[in-house]
Amino acid sequence: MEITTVLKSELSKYLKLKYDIDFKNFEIQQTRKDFEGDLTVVIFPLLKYLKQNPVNLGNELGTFILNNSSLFTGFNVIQGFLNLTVSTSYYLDFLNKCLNNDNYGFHKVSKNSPLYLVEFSSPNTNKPLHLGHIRNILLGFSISKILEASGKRVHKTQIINDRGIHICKSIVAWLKYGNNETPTSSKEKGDFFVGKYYILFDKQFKKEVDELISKGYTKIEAEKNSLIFLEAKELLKKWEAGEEEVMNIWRTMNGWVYDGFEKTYNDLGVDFDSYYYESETYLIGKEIINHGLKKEIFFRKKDNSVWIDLTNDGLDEKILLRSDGTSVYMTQDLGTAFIRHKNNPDMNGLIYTVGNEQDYHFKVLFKILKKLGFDWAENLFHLSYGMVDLPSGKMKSREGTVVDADELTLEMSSNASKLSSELGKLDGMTFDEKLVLNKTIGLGALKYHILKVDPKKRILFDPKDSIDFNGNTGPFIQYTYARIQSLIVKSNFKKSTINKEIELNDKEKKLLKLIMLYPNIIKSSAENLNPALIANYIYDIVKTFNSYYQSVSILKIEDKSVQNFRLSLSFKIGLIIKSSMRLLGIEVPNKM
RNA sequence: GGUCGCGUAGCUCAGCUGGAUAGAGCAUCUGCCUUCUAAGCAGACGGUCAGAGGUUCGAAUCCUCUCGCGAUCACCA
Repeated sequence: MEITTVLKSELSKYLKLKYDIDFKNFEIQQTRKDFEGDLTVVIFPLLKYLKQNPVNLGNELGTFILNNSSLFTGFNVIQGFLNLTVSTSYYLDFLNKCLNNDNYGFHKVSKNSPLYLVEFSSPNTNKPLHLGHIRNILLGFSISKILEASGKRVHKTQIINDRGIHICKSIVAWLKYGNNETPTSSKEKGDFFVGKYYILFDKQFKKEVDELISKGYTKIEAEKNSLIFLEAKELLKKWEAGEEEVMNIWRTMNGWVYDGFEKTYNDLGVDFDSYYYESETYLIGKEIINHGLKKEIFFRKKDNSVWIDLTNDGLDEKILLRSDGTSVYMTQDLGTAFIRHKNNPDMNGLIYTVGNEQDYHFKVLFKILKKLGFDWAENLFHLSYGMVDLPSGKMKSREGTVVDADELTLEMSSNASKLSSELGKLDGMTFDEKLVLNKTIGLGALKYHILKVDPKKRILFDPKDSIDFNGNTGPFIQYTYARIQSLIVKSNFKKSTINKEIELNDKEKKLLKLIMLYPNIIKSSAENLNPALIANYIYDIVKTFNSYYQSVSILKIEDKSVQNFRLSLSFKIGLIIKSSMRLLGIEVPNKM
């Protein structure tokens, strides 16, 4: 059992016996470094029940604990704080135990574990992924890993926006100007290839609009009457009618985009268990609307559009179906949620990784599903995150102010490569080894940079200031891991039990206390859907370890039991670094 | 205007359900490679936790108001 639990229950027992009060919410924290002791019990909350001097009460409790528990070897009281010293043997026992438990901190996942769906990425199929998607993807993937670590079955999924006018625009442009060109023939990545035609459409569209305006049209009229725009609309109608020829081109072009996305996901080291497509779910959404109309949860306006009135819930009226009967965003999301539950009836939770500009949308979506009477609607969560802004403002693909995902990952690797070779780290490596290492470090820097900040905060990303490799960064953590591995190899370390009582210094105690926290951090990270907790925790460990590592000698030390202890501690920290980084989707190299 | 989020060192960020003197990194300056990897370590400098009230033994943390920034309130997705 955990030491704080033992401490709490001992103290409760004592208070019950002596004063006949039930008190369980002890505030127990790590003792601050300027005071003697390891764990601190805050006495103040007790004063409400016991009108006593906090120092006297602290001394009384301290004496009791010392006499009744072998876990503690000393105490002192300062103001209302009872500082207890934990016995060294407790720390050593703990280290021995967790050395023999490779999955320390991780829960096992079995077929009976609760199932969680995590949705992330969810792109449009008319352009390549950019930095905003990267934050989304990294968050979603990391949360999936963290949920797994906390004992949940996880199913990673996405909803692909594969229908609508934007796809038709790319198709029209390709039909007009493509000359049957394909990504293979032009040697382009599929998503860039299709994105190229999307931009081409936009160019032509603007040109036509300008021409019409010069002929005396207003801007709105011009946009409605542009030939190429009318062609796109016509194509959308044909698509909705299911015309075979259009469907075939649509499928082919989307296929190209998916190939491109797959490559990007691969580069980022992420994957999915299922894909949902709006072209398949929007019809289900319409059925749900009909169902809701029958149950009079929704209502129809004179112009035939369908709405829900949420003003009693502090929200607005929301449109669910246009007057021409076509579906809106909400319609599709209702359908998608429904089909997901149908396909995963045992689902305990569904997490949507979507930017915070859609906070309102999800509030409404969840509310509607609840009103429709779906009991599973209670288990929907919106993992909302802040935008990634550039110094120039918001990223807009049409204006070319985007940081492209592929370019960025490539640039990170090349920066890593430059730095590594300057430092002479690549000497003696084969070409392939260098390639893998540069990618690992470059991606590590990028991923950590994004995941270490609280999801709900927005990130200002300046492409000019390249991402750091020193300080609180992915590479620093990777570097520490690599050093530990090299230490372990050089020492021929083999796990064995530490028997002898050793005097521990402050940093060793701090490290052991940090390790003890590990399971709590994973739990709280999973509960709050926040990878930043893990990132900052592992940085804290690494920082402490580095300082420790450089202040003690390990290999040259004479006393074998002390050496064994220090190696064991280093080894364990290596394992924790590795598993924490895995939870962030970051690889760690054995050498760097 | 309504609603939601954010505001901590020059910059980027930690600070878990209120606890002791608010912590890191970057930048600037000073030391440390004949000792297991210097992408490192030790130290200096840097703060009215946006502001004002309140709650209490105790507030960066909880409540109210004000200011600043952002998002959202579309028959866009």
